[in-house]
Amino acid sequence: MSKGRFGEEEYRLSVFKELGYERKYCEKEGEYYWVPQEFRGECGESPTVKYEFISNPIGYRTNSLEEVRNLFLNFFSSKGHKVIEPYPVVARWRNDLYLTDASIVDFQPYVTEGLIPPPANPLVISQPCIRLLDLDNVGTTFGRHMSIFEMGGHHAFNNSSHEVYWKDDTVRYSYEFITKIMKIPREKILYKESYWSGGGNAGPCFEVIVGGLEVATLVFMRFKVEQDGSLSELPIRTVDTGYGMERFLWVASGAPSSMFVVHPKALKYVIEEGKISYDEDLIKKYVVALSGVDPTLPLSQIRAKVAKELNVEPTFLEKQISPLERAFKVVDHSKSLVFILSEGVVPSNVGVGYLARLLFRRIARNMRSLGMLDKLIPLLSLQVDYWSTWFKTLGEQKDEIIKVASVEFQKYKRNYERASSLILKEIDASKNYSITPEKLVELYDSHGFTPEEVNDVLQSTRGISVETPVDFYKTIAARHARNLVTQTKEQEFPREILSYKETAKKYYEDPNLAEYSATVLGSFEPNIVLLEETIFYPEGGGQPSDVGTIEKENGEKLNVINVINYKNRLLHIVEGNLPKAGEKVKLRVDMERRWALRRAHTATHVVNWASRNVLGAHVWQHGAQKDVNESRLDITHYEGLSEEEIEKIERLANELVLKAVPVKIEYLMRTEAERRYGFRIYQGGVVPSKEIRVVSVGNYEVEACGGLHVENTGQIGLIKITRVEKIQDGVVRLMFTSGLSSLKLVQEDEKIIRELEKLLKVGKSKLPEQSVNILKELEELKSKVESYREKELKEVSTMLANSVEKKEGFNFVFYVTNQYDLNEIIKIGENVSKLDKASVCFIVSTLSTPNDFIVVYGEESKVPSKIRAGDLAKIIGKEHGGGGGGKDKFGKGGLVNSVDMERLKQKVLSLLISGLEGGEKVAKA
RNA sequence: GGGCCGGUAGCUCAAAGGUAGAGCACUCGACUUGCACUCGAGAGGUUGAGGGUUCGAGUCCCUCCCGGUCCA
Repeated sequence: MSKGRFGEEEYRLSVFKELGYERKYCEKEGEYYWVPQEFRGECGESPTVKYEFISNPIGYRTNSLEEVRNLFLNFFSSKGHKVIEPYPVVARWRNDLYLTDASIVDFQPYVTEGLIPPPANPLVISQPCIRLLDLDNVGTTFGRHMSIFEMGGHHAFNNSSHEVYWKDDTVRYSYEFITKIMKIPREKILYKESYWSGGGNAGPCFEVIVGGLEVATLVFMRFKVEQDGSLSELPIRTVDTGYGMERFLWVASGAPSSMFVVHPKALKYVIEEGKISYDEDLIKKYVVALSGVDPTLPLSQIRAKVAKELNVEPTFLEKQISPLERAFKVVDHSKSLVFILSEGVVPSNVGVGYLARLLFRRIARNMRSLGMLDKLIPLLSLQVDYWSTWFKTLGEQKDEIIKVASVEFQKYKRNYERASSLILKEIDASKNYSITPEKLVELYDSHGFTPEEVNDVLQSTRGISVETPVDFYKTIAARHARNLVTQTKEQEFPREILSYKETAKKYYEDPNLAEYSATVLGSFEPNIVLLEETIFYPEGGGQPSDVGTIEKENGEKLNVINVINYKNRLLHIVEGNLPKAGEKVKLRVDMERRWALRRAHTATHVVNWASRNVLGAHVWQHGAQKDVNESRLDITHYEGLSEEEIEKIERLANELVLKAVPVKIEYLMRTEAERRYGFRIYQGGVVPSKEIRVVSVGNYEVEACGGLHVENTGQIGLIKITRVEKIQDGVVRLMFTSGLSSLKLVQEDEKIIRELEKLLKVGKSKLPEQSVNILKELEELKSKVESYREKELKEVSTMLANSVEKKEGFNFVFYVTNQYDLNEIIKIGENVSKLDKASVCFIVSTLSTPNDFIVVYGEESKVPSKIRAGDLAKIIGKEHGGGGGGKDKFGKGGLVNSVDMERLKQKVLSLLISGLEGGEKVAKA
């Protein structure tokens, strides 16, 4: 939301005069208000004015959210508004939002931009909305913020030819609803002038305040925010109102927190199971005092201020309030989570799945802290049961929700264990039993462990407490701030192409059209041909483009190698001399390939349907790519697939093929398509047009899709799933073939099997058994060879140990071999040092270039020069163009230059006996 | 999609650039009526893949793959 302000003229309405309201300026807030003439109090909202309704409900009294919702819907229904059923909370029809965070979102952008008519005008809706932006405030503001709430919206869409209603009626309706229905005295109602902007639109608005609490916002959306920040008039003026159902309920109930009346059952459950106790009187006083404190202050300061005002110890207050806040968070977040999960979201590390995981982890952390982590799944179950009274899909999806949540629970617990042991390892390895702030940041950023959790773990296991650094979350934010959003760059084409008219898409009219005469609109160097109409399907929707030829008037044939849809101008990428504008050309599409792609595309829909039927309703398409040989479909699912599941999907898909059900194509307005088939049609993502092409495979699978399909599923042929892999958390990739590609696959597999039969000299049923036998035999032979080698090494070792040269303090072995490699001479050295504990071995292997050598000192050897084996290796190595190193009694090195072994032996001996004499120095780097 | 952390025996993890190890689990043996326990022995590895630097890479550098996590 950007800062801005409109002049008084936008707010001075005749309705205010009618109602006896006048404009006042509030010094403290620097805002203008409309208040009744008789109003004498201080104008403003919390924190300027404290809540007046705690324990003292204003107007209509109720503890039922359902009742408030019905009062609202019925009132606007009586005023000519059509009641619309709520939309999903996962905004699959938008590509700029994950979640529905306002009722108007349901109608953006197509209705608000005038592209399609609204489902009714005016209309009213109570839309469950999810906002995760100020998740931290949830609970601490005692129910003023919720991550999920119902926004009551009455909307009117006005244009030049049809005026429904605008500002005066909107304010009048709100006044009537609040005074007559909610029975709130008029002197309690304030209208604050404000500026609203969001989603590229803007307009003046009123915030409606009752008893210090904002209960509704009345937005008059009539501007578009341009790139430079200036405003331009929209053709459609939208009345966008949002009445907080839970806030009206709070005022009507006078509860200490709206959470008590919104979540009567869930909160009771959490308070009982979490053994939370609190002083009822104290929390009532607390919330009133709290409403007088600036909410943007750090929580510790807010607590301190409230404690002072209530005249209680801050630590006492903390003990009373903190568990209750956690309980509020838990009930609120769990409601959000079950709503999101009920719409088929799979928790993961990307997209909306991450939001589900975020909520889940917050719930888990708070419940762990309350000592009731094991009640997490029962709580979700309770929430589903409770809310399914009004939101039916919740109940229908209960098994799914619980299954998905249970899998996520396992992942969370696993991660918690992993991170805990990491912390303990870290602290035990640290010098003074402490954790650096940098480490805390890393623990959170890389392992998902908050400082609070680190503290809990260390408290209980090591008795150490860890403070959360003051600017902790700021540091985290800063770490992420520098990550700029990378944008995928669009392909560049000559701008003048846009001055040509859009290409007529003949392939939609008849996908069996193999040849066609078309007129060239223009050619663009080096290889682009633009036609008036075409039968070539362009790449898009995961379907590759057609290929074929364009025959010119002079008979010359150009190969079409790719076709690209550039703002509805279809660009034919060709090889050869470009035709002239106006030329009549003959188009020919490679129909064998086209058929393969059509089969692959319909097969994708069929596999998607089969997967959902086998795995559950949470399965959505997450991406797809069709191809002639092998296609792939990515689906959302919480774990890898078992062999049985894959076989089931395969079987189900092929059964649908065998039914040869017709594939129907129809064009529908998007609201109509959504109404008829639901939001499940958006499998391939958002379709950016008002009219949607809907592809139905019988009554089984219906998707918005621009691709070319077969006429009935029988034409797909065999669907064979070839490979299944988990490509990321929450997404599984299915690779499959269809039609002739399946045949090719089977033929190739058979060929391999026949070859194996020949090689292993058994029939195919015996192949596995025979392979096992061969592997076993190989293993036995390998170990036999190894034991012989071992024996040989021992013999060599014994031989060496028996032929040592006795020196002062040690028995010298110098051995050069071309029989054994590095690992083997190490073993020999080891053996010798065990056989003769006073030995010193120097062994060179000339098997490899450069030659490897080792030095091994026996345990009881006493080298006169006291040179370390590693140092000796280093000197010898360096002297021969290589290097070396090692430890006290073991050294290893390499000889690059050619070596006279006799001289080398003397050199080694001299180093062992007299060390670095004669001015020789080891260059110590 | 981006940042960060990680990938070593079936599992949990070690190894200042220098012989890849420990605990648990496993197999066999001993002691036991049997089980558990205990003791002894054994097996188990292309250190995620590929390239580079180096006499020498689990370790350093690059590319990729996989997992985790935070944020859009």
